[in-house]
Amino acid sequence: MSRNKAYNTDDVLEKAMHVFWNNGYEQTSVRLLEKEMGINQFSIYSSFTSKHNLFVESLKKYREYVNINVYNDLLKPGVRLKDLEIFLNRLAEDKERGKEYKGCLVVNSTGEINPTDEEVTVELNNYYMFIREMLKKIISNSIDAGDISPDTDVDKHSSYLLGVMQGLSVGAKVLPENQVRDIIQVAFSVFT
Amino acid sequence: MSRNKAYNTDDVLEKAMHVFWNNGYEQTSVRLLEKEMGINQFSIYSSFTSKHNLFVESLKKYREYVNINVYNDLLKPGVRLKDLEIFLNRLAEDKERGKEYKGCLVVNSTGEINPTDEEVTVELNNYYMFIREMLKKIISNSIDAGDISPDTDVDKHSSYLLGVMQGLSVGAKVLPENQVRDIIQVAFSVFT
DNA sequence: ATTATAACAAAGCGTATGCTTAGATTTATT
DNA sequence: AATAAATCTAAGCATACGCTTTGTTATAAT
Repeated sequence: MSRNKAYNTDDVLEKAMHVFWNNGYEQTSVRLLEKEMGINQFSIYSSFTSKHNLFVESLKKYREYVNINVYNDLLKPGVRLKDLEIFLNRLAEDKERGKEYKGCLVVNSTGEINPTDEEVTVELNNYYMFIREMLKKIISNSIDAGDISPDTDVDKHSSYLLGVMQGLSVGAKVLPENQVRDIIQVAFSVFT
Repeated sequence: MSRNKAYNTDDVLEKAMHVFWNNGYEQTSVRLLEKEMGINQFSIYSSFTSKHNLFVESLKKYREYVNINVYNDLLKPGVRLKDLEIFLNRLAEDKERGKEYKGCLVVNSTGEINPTDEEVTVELNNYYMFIREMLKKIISNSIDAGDISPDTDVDKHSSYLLGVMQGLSVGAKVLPENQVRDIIQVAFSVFT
C-alpha cells in the first residue's frame, strides 16, 4: 500500500548541503531549500523533521561529499606531505583564476553556530577528527618515505596542519593569493 | 535649539559590537540590539542608518576595541615572538579554566558574510592588515633582538602567523586544549 | 476493483523580521 | 516666555520566517 516518494532522500540532502554551503545556516530559508531541493516544504519536514535537523544531516553529508569529491586524492594510500602542499596551493591557484572560494562548510559553521548547539558541535568535531586522521596518515607516509625526520611527532603535527587548514579556509576567502601561497610555504617549512 | 541625545553614540556602538560578537550578524535582531544598546529602534536608525551599517561600524569599533583591550600588550614597542606565543597560549589556558571562547568577531564574520558584501569585506581586510602589521613588528623585533635568523622573511612570516591566528580563532572554539597548545608549539617551531 | 496508506501541492498558521511613522517631550536659542 | 529643532516613546508597516494543515493523488496490498 501507499504511494512512493517522487524523490531520493539522499539526492535532495546533497542539494540541501550545497544551499547551506553557499548561504550559511541562518541565511538559508526553508523557501530557498524548497526551491533548490526541488521538493515541497511538507516533504522536507516529513523527511528531515526540522530545518535544524536538515542542517545536521547536511553536515554529515558534507563529510561524505568531501571524502569523494575533494580529499579523494589525498585519502589514497602513500600520499605524502608534498602532495598535500600541492593540493593546498591549488586553493591559491583557483583564486588567481577568479574562482570564488566559499570556504569549508564546517569552518564557516564553526564561526556562525551558537556553541551551545550540541548536535551541531558534535558534527563539527567529527569532521575535524576525520581531517586530522587523514593528516596523520600523510605525515606517517612521509616519515616512512624518508621525506621528514622519523622523530616527527605525528599527533602534534597533525593538529598543527589541521590548524593551518582551518586558517586557510578563512584566509583563502579574503586574503590575496600571494599571501595564501606564503602561508602554505612557511607552514610546510616546519618539516624541513 | 534642539534637544540633546540621551546617549553617547560611541558607547552604544560598543554595546552593539558585543551583541554582534556574541550572536553573529544574522542571529542579531534589531529588537535585541534595542534592548542591549539601551536605546529605541528609532534612535538606532537615526544614528546608524541600517542594521547593516551598524554592523560595519561595529567592525570598525572592534578593531579599536581589540587594540585597547586585547592586543594592547602585543602592540607595545619591543614585543617579541616569545611574548606572542605566551599570549596565544592564554587562549588554551582560558579554555581549560572553562572560559567559553567565542572566537574573533572578524573571523566569525568572514565565515558568515556573503563575499559579495563589499562594505563588510573591506572592513574584514582592514582588520587583517592591522593584525599583520602588528605581527611584522613583532617578527622584526625578534630579528633585532637576535632571537631568530636575520634572514627571516618578515612579509611571508607575518602572513603565515596571520594564517595561524585565523586557524586558532576557529580551532580554539571547538578543539580540545591540548590540540590548541600543540598547534601553537609547532607553529612557532618555524622560527627555530 | 476496492481499500488503506503515504506522498503530494498549495494555502495558511502565528510570530519575528528590518524599518517607518506619529505624536509627545526636551532644550539651546532668541 | 516663545520658538524651533532634534530627541524621545510607542505603535505600526509590509514582508519573511519556520512550520502545519487541508484536501487531493498515486500506489501497493487485499
